Amino acid sequence: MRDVILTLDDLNEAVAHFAKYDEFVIDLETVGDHRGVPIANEITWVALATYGRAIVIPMGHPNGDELISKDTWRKNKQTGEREVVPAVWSDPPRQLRPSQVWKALEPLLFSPRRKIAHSATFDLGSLAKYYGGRVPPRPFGCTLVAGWLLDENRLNGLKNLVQDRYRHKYDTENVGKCVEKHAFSTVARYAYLDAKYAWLLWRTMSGDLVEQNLSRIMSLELGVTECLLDMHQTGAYVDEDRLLELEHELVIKLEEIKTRLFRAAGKVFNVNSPQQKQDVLFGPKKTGGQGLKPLKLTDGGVKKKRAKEQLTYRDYSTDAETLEAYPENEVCHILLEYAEVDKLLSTYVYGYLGRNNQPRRIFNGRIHPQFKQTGARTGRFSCSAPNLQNVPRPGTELGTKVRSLFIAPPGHKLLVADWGQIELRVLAHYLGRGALYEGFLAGVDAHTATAALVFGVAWEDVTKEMRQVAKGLNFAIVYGAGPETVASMAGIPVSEAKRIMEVHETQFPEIYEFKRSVISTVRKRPGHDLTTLLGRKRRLPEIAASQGWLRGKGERRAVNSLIQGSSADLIKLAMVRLHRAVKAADSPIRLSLTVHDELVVICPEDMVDVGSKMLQEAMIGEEIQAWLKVPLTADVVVCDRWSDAKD
DNA sequence: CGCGATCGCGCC
DNA sequence: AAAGGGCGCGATCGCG
Repeated sequence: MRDVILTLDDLNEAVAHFAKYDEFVIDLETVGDHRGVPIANEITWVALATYGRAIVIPMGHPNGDELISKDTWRKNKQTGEREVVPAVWSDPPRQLRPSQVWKALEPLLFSPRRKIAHSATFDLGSLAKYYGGRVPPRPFGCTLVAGWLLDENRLNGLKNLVQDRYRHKYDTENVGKCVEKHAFSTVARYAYLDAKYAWLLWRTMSGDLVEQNLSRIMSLELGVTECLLDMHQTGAYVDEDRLLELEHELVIKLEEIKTRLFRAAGKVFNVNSPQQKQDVLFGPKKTGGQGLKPLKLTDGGVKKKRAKEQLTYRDYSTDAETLEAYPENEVCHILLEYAEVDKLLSTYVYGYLGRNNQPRRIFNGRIHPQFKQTGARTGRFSCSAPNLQNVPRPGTELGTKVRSLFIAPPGHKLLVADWGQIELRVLAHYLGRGALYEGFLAGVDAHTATAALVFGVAWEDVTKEMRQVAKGLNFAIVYGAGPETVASMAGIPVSEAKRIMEVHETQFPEIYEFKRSVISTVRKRPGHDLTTLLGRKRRLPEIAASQGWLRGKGERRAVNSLIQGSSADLIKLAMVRLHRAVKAADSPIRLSLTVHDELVVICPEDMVDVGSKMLQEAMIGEEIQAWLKVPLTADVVVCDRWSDAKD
């Protein structure tokens, strides 16, 4: 019996052992520019673990165990640039070919056995490309998700969990980050321990989840895992022709803006450097600066002030809010123009195309973002490589152009659905009484209803401005913002914001009672934790801190986490429901994106009616509505480009 | 050179 | 009296 599998006989013998059990761990080592991206990475090691056995299967590791010469640098005589001369290793042992390994593992991977990984979305998603895009079927297990549900505040990396639970540090060299730079035996031991420990963790965490009443939310999350695996394969379609046109347009625009900027400033400087911007804006006129008064401290500046250190203009912000305070200053005006174009060009256009030596994010006309179900402590998804949860909205012309890059493939439409005011509805559900709650029951617009009460006018006399102020107010409640934030959001004086907030408190007393009650409940709980609608926990030890500012943060987080976290629960449930319905109907519609309260679906043109119904049913059907005392609404828009789905 | 901190900003 | 909650990413800059 061997742990390191180098022959077909050994592999078949090992597979026979694994086939005796109904669950196993799988862990992969990946290489290549896209090693972190399941759709595009390359697997060079597979490790498996189950009852009584763990194995590693190398299938293309380049190194033996003897390091003959290390990495060195040399100067290229022609270009003068430094080049790396890669390390030389002894030959590795003869390994199985990937095709042999994938064939032998297929009966395990595509069986109803439970496949467990430390990030099932990553490992199982990475396998799909070797099986024609087929993702292994449920059931799954995931020690990352389990660890995160058990404690969202700790580092839930495999190494951290093993160190915490077993006091064993087996990866001081960070082997997994770059396996191809390590000796064969080093990687073999590393991969073996990864799989072995993931197995041990799964066994113990499963019990912990039951004990801590987290089994139900874990089941939901494993449904999410299943859904995310298919979403990653689907991705989002991009109009690459338009993307290249937009790149051209923005590059030219940026050059033109820079020319004007340097002429207005009277000098050339690095526009992306906050330091140089401070010199230009706040420096005295005699040294060629604009001599403007700094207004707002940076975060670093606030820290220095708190520490009672000496402040200079280097501690003041050059952000958009500051620049907008000087509308008549030409330099400020042009800097604002520059910022918008530069942001869109570098983050979105260059980001997707992989300019400046970054990895390209488009594969066969599609972007495959990684939605991370453990990405946010509240329970929300985060999204990366690239982040498609912060694509500009169709507010400005350029913003519209960026969002319009996301399209339906030929013969298809996008179905874009979002919930109306989900967070306020969750809040109203928890209140169970009062104007907000009654308003939602009566089907009136929440911001308008708030404005009517705060300004003491009839519902039909609420102006746009009043509604805007009320909207800011409602955000402030959920986020725990102060009068200054409300004032700047609504474009009114701080004194006015204070007055309005006081009126708000008299008109909506139950909201303030609810907030106080959430905070005091969390503070009294031994774990300083709260539980969301569907049973997710958030632990907030800082709510008992001695420093006032930290305690305040904990209090705002408590209120926000209950609302944001419950909304996250609901969209996860909606996604699982949609995924389940699609599978049951063997429907060709595919979930593409999830953006907190919005789902984007790809649907064949001739099925948009049934597709829209399925989507709507997934988001506001009985099983969802049963969780809330107030009704939910979901709008579905059928369109060709994401930008066409405006509110 | 790589890394982390900082600033700034896109979204809900 | 005063307090924005949650993310990811690009560019710069200082450090080892």
